[in-house]
Amino acid sequence: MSQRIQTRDPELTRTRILDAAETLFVELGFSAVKLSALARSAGVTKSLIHHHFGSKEQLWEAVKNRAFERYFTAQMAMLEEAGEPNAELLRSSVVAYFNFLRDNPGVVRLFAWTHLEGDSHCSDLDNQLVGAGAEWVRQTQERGLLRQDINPTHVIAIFVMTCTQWFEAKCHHENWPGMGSDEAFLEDFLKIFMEGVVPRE
Amino acid sequence: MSQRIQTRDPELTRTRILDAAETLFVELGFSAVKLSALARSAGVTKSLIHHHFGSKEQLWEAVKNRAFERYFTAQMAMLEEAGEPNAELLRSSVVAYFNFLRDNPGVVRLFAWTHLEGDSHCSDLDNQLVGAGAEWVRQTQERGLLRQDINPTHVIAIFVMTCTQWFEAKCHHENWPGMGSDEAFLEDFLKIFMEGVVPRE
DNA sequence: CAGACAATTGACCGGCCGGCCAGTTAGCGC
DNA sequence: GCGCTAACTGGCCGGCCGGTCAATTGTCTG
Repeated sequence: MSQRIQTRDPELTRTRILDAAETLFVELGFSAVKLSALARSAGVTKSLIHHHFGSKEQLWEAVKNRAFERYFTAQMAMLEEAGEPNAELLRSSVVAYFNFLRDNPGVVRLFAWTHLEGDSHCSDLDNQLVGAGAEWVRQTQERGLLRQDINPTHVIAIFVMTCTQWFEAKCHHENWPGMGSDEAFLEDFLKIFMEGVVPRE
Repeated sequence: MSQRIQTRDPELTRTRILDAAETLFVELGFSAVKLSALARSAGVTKSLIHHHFGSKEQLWEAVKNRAFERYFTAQMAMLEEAGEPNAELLRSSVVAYFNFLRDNPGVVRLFAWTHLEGDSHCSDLDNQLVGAGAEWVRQTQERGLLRQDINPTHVIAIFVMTCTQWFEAKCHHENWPGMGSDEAFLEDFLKIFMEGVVPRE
C-alpha cells in the first residue's frame, strides 16, 4: 500500500505496477484481481495502469513474460555452468532445481495459474531449455553413465514435475501422515530417482 | 445450455446445478465463473441457485465436497481390492492411478484450483487414504520386497505427484521436444520408479 | 378439500468492475 | 523561454456482478 508519488519516470512506474501486479496475480489469479486494489497497492491511479499497459489482460501477459524470462535465464545459466556429463551432476541439477523452486514460490504459482489457463505461449524458450537438458542426458547415456532405455526428455520431465508438484500442492500434502520436510523428501526422491536412472551393473 | 424446465424435484434440481457448476468451476476456477452463466447452463434461475445453496461460495464448497468424495471412494475401492503386498502390485497401483487421472481430467483440475486457493479441507479423507497406502508400502518393505531406507509416505507422494503433474501441466510440456505419449511416459516413469524402489541385490 | 410449505420465478438492488476521456503537469529538445 | 509530447489525474460511465424479495405455483398432509 505505497503512497501515491508522482515519479515522472515511466520505466520506474511500469516496474512499480508490474511488481504489484505480479504479487497480486500470483496470490489470487487473473480474474480475482481487482484493478482498483492493484492500483492502490502500486501507488498509482487506475488510469495510469491503462495508460502503460492498455488492459488488464495485457498487463497479465506482461507480468507473465517478465517472470518467465527471469525463470528461463536463471535456468539457462545453471545449465550452462554444468560441466562434464556424469550421474553426479544430474543429482546436483535436481537439487539446484528443487532449491530454485523453494526460493521462488511465486514462479511456481505463476506456472500453476498458466497451466490452468491452458497457456502454452512460453514454449519457445522452454523448448530450448528442455532440449538442452535432454541433450545433456543423451550424452551422459551415450557414455554409459545413465541407462539408455529411457527417453532423455522423460528424465528431465520426471524430476521437473516432481519438484514442481511438491511446491505447487504443498498445502495439500504437507499434513499427510508421515510426510517429511523439504530436505527429507528431496533426499528420498533422489534415492529412488538416481537408483532408477543409473545402469544396473 | 439446457432449457428451463420446472421439475419440482429439489434433488434433481440440486444435481443439475451441481453438475453445471462443476463443469464451469473446473474449467474457469471460482472467481471467473458468473452466476448468471451458470444459471443459464443449468437451466434454472439465479435465484434458485441461492435458494438451494445460499451463496456462490457455498456452492463451490458443495461442488468440491461431492467431487472429492467421489475421488476418495474410488481410490479407497482400488486400495481395498489390492491383495498381498509385493512390488508388482505397487506397479499396477501406479498404472491404475495414472489411468484414473487420465479418465477424470476434471478431478485433476479441481485439485489444482484448490491447491492454489491453499484449501486443505479435504485432509481428513485424504490422510486416511495416504495412511492406508503408506502402511501397505511399509508392510511390503518389511517383507524385504521394497528397499527400507525410504519413508513410505514419500513413496506414495512421488508417484501421486508425478501422475498429477503430468496431467495438470499437460498443456505446458506436451510440446517439449522429444516428449512421448501418455503410455510412453508412464512406461519410462515406471522404469525409473520401480528400479528405484526395489532393493539392490 | 384446505392449508401449509417448499420450489420456483422475475423484477429489482446497491455496488463496483474494467475502461474511457477531458484536462493538467512535468520534462526535454530547440 | 517555448512548445510538444507523454506522464499522470479525477471523475465518470455502462454494464453486470452476487444477492434479495415478494409473489406464484405445485405438492404433499391431514
